[in-house]
Amino acid sequence: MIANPIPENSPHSRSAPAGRQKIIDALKSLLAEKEFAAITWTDIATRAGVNEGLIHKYFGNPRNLLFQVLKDFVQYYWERIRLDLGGIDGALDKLRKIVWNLLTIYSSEPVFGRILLLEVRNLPGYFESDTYTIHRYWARLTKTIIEEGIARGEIRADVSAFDMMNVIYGAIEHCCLPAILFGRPIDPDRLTVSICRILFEPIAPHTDGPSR
Amino acid sequence: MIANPIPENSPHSRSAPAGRQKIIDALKSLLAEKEFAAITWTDIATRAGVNEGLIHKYFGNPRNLLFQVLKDFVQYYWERIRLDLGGIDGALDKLRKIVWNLLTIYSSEPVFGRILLLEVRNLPGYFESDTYTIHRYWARLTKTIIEEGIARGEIRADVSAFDMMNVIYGAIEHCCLPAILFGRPIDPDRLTVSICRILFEPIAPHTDGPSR
Amino acid sequence: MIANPIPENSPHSRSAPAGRQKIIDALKSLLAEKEFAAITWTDIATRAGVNEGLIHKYFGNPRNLLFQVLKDFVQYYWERIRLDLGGIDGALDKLRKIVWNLLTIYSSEPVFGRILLLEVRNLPGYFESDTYTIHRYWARLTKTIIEEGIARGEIRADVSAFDMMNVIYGAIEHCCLPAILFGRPIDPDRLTVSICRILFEPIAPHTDGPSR
Amino acid sequence: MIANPIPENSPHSRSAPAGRQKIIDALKSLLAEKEFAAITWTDIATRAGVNEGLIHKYFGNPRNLLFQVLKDFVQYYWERIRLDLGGIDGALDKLRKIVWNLLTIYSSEPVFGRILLLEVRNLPGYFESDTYTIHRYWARLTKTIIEEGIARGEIRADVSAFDMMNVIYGAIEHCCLPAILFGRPIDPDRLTVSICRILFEPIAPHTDGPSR
DNA sequence: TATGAATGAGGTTTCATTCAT
DNA sequence: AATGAATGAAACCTCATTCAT
Repeated sequence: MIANPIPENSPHSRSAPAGRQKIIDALKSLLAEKEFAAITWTDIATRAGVNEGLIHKYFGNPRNLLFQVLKDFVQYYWERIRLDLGGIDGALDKLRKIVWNLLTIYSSEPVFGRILLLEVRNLPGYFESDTYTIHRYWARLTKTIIEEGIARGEIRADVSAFDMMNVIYGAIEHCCLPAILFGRPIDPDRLTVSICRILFEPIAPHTDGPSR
Repeated sequence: MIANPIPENSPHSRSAPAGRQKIIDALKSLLAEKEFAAITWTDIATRAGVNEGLIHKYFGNPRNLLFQVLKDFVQYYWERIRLDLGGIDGALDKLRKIVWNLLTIYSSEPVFGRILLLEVRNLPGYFESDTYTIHRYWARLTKTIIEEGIARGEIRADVSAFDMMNVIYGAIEHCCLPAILFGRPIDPDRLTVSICRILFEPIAPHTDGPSR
Repeated sequence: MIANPIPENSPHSRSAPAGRQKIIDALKSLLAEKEFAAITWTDIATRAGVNEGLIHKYFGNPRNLLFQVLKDFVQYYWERIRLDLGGIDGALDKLRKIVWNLLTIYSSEPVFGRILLLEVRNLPGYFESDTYTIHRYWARLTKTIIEEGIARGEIRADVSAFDMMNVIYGAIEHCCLPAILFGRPIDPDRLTVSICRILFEPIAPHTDGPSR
Repeated sequence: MIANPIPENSPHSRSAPAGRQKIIDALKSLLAEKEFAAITWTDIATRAGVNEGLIHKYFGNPRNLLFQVLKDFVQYYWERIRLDLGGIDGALDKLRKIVWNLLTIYSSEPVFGRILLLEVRNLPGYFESDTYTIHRYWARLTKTIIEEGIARGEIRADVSAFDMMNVIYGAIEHCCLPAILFGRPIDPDRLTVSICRILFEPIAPHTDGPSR
């Protein structure tokens, strides 16, 4: 029996069992040191100063624990980005904002970056997890913005919104991954300009003027 | 241009012992069925009809075996792409050719695609493996082509060749990954057009004409 | 005759705490779904909507809980059978009535049948439990009936009452067990006739007439 | 991967791995001391002087090990009984022989008796095991003998062969079980006479003579 | 070159049980 | 009377690895 599946931060969750939070913190702390696949029940329990059985009780297994941690993380940023898009009008400007936001996240949270870009996709059950659901909302929102841009004549109509969304996320991820892997810093401002120039402006020089 | 990085290893690979090849084939066959992380020595030995100790003798551990298999695969296609670029002149046309080639590989070899895009990057030692070395040559070749394009005025000078290389690979990979994961087919011809339009042409409609 | 062996236990069982009864009901409900050995404290507590510690408090362990449930069950039917034998005179008719009663019980309560015929006999402590005590009274009653039958000349004197009692119960149980295990229905009326014919009448055909 | 599933005593089984036999012997020895359900991997491995992994390799788990041991046991006696029936002509005499044989087995092998009559029927997978298959052959043979007896006029035609078979086995088992459980000796000769008198002869006294 | 046999070691999982509130 | 939180302990199971032949 696993307690509290997706408790959705119940309003008065009576301070949430101490052990539960200790376990979550222990995992976060361990993830900064080694890859998830190498983390054992014993590692987590020891770090949390808690019995292994408690992990089972609250999360069933470390995978679910990870999914829970990731969900909290991703959900938080998803909200932030949605708010951040308010008041921006042009589709390209919105996309630019998304690019900058994601680069900033990966820049300031390289550990989560490594897990999200690399490790979690291998885990059985990921594509049924809440984390992936939120990821899909992200993708869908992006695609919608592109489609609106096309509808409003800001983006040429012969572009596939789906492909463009993939290109954008691929660009972001592939620009961050090596930096994350090798511990190099990411400069979100510079990278945003660079990526958007490549994606949004004509590649050829000497046109009479850039597209914006 | 860049020379073939990894020397054809085994000088006497003609006399390759039967068991060694059987082990390699067994791994390939197993990879089509389940992810590498879930494959055990016993699995491989059983499938190969060989004793487990033999894997240990020849490869030390299954990771090295995988790296060997991947190296053979990647090296083969690396050669093919290098040959394929011969006679193409424009930088953009070369890049387009690379995009098409990679899409075609992922389309026809989804199993290897899954491993290269997803699984192998998690394995300890990957970034010291021959496979990654070849991967880096690939990236460097691409970057060189971009730089040549800039030098020859085909690509605007305010673009970072490094970033552009990452954007291209990110685009390719992110367009293929979902298809590979969920077993959907990839249409290399269509995708090449779509990706290159997004990357190489102005995003805005109504310009007097596309850049090429 | 034989007196009711087990006194109605709880003097104040009217004020039986709610949790206690919920636990009992939970076990009954679970037994319909899986074998006793596979039922855990957590299962019971969850089903009862009660804390695990409460089982411990009331019953010490699930075995005692099971014994309690079985005792209630067995005691109820024991009373019914005793009443049912009233007014029947011949020993063979009494035995026939017992056979029919037991077949009827197993037919209508296959879950308890499974537990009594199969599972409970494996449990440590069963042969010291009230349930087994009642079972022995049952056996003793049966043996007494047979002995009376012998004394009254209804049953031949060279038959061991003890063995005959065992044969009767063995016959009943072995006829029911496969049905219970494989979920087939039991026809008490037909089976009573069949079993009693085999046990009470001569096996050979063509005798001048059946024995009664 | 479990080695050697039902190896059917391969002709030149190269002396069968020492460890395998040690494991089998260890289980047999332990079964004399406690019930199967209480025997752990560690118990068996320790007693056998062998690593626990070896149990997994050869049998998968202790249940399969038990089924293997039981199968060998049951198969041996099944063969003996089949041979023993040779040359006996009358159906009732054949049945009497079966009764005596089974009683003798339970008498001389009370440990196996306890397991076969009590424990094994609870184990998941038993009804798919080889042991149960052999058990069914036994039952079928018995039923066939009864049917032949009916066809040849030795057994009255209004008797259900299926029920009679069940009555016979029930009688045997229920006469042995208490003795096995409480460690009392079984007298096969006396019990055979007693059971067959009850089953085959008229229950009422004063008939002109027993049925045979 | 290749195998069968065997092992050490540790991860994973499940439970019954306790205790403060 | 009842609960939530937590634990200790052990069973189960799997693997990589070794070694004599």
